[in-house]
Amino acid sequence: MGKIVLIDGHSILNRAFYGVPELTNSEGLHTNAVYGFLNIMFRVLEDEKADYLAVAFDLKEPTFRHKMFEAYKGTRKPMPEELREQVPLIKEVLASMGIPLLTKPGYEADDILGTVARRCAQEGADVSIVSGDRDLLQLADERIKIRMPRTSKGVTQIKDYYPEDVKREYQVTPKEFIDVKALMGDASDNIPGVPAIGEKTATSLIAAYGSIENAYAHIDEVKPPRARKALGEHYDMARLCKELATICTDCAVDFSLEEAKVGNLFTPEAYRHMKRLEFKSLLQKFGQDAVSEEGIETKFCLISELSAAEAVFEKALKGPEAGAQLVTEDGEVEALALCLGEEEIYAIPASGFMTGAYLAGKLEEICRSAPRVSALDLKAQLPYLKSRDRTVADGLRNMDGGEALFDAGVAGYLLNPLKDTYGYDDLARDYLGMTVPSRADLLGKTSFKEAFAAGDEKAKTVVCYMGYVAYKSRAALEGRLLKAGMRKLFYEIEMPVIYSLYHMEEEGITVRREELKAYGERLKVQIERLEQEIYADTGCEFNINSPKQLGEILFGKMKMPGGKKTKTGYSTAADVLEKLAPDYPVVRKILDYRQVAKLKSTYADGLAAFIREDGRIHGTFNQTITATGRISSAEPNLQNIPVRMELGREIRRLFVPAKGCVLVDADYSQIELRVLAHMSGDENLIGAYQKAEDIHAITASEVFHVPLSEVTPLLRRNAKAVNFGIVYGISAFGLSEDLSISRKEALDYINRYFETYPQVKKFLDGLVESGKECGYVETMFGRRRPIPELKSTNFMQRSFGERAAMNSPIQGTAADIIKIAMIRVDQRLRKEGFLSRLVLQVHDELLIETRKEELEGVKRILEEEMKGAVSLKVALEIDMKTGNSWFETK
DNA sequence: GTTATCACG
DNA sequence: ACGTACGTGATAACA
Repeated sequence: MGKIVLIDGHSILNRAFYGVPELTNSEGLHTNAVYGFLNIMFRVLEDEKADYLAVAFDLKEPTFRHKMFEAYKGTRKPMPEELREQVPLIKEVLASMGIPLLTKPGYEADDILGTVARRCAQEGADVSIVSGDRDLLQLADERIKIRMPRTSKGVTQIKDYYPEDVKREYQVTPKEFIDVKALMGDASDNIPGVPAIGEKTATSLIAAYGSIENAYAHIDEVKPPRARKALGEHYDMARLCKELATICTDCAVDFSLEEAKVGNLFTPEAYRHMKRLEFKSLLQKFGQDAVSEEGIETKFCLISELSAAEAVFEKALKGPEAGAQLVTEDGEVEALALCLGEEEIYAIPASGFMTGAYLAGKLEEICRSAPRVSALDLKAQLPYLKSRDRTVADGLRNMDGGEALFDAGVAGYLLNPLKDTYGYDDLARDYLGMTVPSRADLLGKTSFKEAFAAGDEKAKTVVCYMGYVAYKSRAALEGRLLKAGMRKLFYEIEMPVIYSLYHMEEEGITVRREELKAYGERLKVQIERLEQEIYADTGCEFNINSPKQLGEILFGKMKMPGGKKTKTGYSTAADVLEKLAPDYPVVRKILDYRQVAKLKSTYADGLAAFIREDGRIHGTFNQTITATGRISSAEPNLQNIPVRMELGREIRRLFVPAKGCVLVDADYSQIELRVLAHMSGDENLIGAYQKAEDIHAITASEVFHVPLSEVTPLLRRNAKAVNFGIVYGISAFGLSEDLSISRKEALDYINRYFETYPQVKKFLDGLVESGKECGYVETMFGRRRPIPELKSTNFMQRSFGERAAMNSPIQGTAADIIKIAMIRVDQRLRKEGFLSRLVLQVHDELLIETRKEELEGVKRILEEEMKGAVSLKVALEIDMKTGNSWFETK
């Protein structure tokens, strides 16, 4: 009859949950239990070579046996939310693999397993029951093996129990095991057991007498006396418990062996699940068959003839709609993806007469004239669309909310800013419900150039998917944006800002190469000096850059106080060392060393590598990274150039304007606090801004009840920290850490702050509350940030969610505002014929390389557009400075 | 690839 | 009791 594997669903899911470290997919869904379950399942299937497989689950209602003894209801812990959400997931996954789920109202999984196992064993099958629950051991017999997996540190070991194994480990037979459990009880199963009898006594009694009934029949011989007395008095209870503990092996369960036959587990539907859950290692078990069933791939068309391409272009220009994406690699055009409809999906590689420039030119025409064009990543292709017509690159087709061009990646970002990629495969999965192979799935690390040259079909497939998804996802994305109230945000802020970011990237900023090199050499001298001094002071040579070695020297060898903090050992972070510096001169040197080493590696050497032949650094401004709506900067990061410390700040002297220009830097003054004042509507805070300039001093005066003239620097500093804390989602702990005061004092500050600004408290509380309700919070402009952590049962995670709920609308609204200002400044400079250009955005700051003769005009534009980006209940103020380097503007 | 650290707003 | 400020990116060390 073959081999049959029966899995105790909840038990294994539970084991997996506690055995596999936390794991979530990019939607924030917890997936560790499902992952662990599947791994155990595949492992068992492989080593059993099973012919049949089924999984048993309890239903939610209290079971028959439990209902009988309601009074003894134990204190079963509620299932953590992180696990609960995985129960339906595993069921869906199993169903998608064609594995039968066995359930029966009124029965526990145990009973179902017992019944099916016995039935199959009687018919001659070899049965394996996979469970983490020891109760199941009572089912073990010659044909029924109980398999108990244990997962720890990611390694799963499975222990098998036949009757002799049970006997060896528990001194009783599987059948007797029931009586042992009945006597000792089991709180988690609501079995009270006999008082005063624990595991030891129960085992020895049953080992001696074989059953409760037989022990009772020989009650006079029972030892010890304590057990004799207990059994005598509670015999009925013991019998009852035995009934409770006995797994039913003849319930009316529907079980069809035929349905349990292990077929192809790797179905397209299962593949979709694995993809959604982001189980990369499990995906590898799936063959290519699962993927291609979408059918759409048969419509993909490779165009290599010029005449065919011309015909397609002609049609594209007429519209009504196209999906288009220029595929580039190392600054070279490799292909154009173009999709005009369900049946018109084209990959046009660059080759022969169809050069990259030709394809780019055609795309430019399409973007300029076609009614609606959708791309996956517009900013990435703008550099190739600048040859003849500025319309597209200047973003004019997207100004004033124009809807001609559409960036699907940016739309995906607005709809869920927590994901880390918005590739065509992600968009297809999330908005088209399609599982499509990613570029990495199809091509791995092979370049398009190589793949096309080798005539690899897969290159065509990838390119066509890009065009198809760009085309097809637009309707779904627009629908979702509209529903979420983000249509305006998308068309009036996010689409236009693409062009401003592109402009800054293209513009770049001049950095003086030679001086940067000289600066790096000065740092090198300092590093070497500090290095020698540190070696001398500590009495040994080690790698100061290694926190591990450093920690061992300081806290191990030199026995400095305050060791241990991180998982891996001692913390040597600056705040820890700062406390030791007054007592240990070497610690100061280490801090200095760290600072200088950082400046050299990240800034001196790091930046130098990015200076191009034009003498400028062209970084990348990312629009789809942050959870809050801010822009991020990379390769290199131009948003974290040193300014706070003197030595680091010097680097800014090397960021200079082009010939005939100066730099104008304008930054918002406390934009986040002003946003808070506006959004909360707190009259006192609004009033504070109307009164005077120094908001931190005013806060100090009001919170600490002293006249403004008597606010000491210390009081002001404290108030400033409180203001920061409020914006970050205040916690007494954080504030106390920051100010080096007690938690109690910090709490006192916070309470006083909220007494002074009661509407602020109301506002922040409201954010947390509505965040918990909707699962997201939003900015003034409707930008959403989902916060799944708010629903977590884990205190730490939930607290984090609460802080994020308070911070995101504030940080995000400020981000929205500067985006508006940026777009307007950029567009005005261009439309009004200025030669001056925006070159950097640093969250609340814009830097403009300004032609000297345009200085006044530029300053006026900055002033007008930054202050006037939005009208709040408190005025937006800016600080503006002009200089011959970024240093001078600070 | 992950961890610790540190630069910025 | 739990253990933390919000948002990023780059580097070096280490597994």
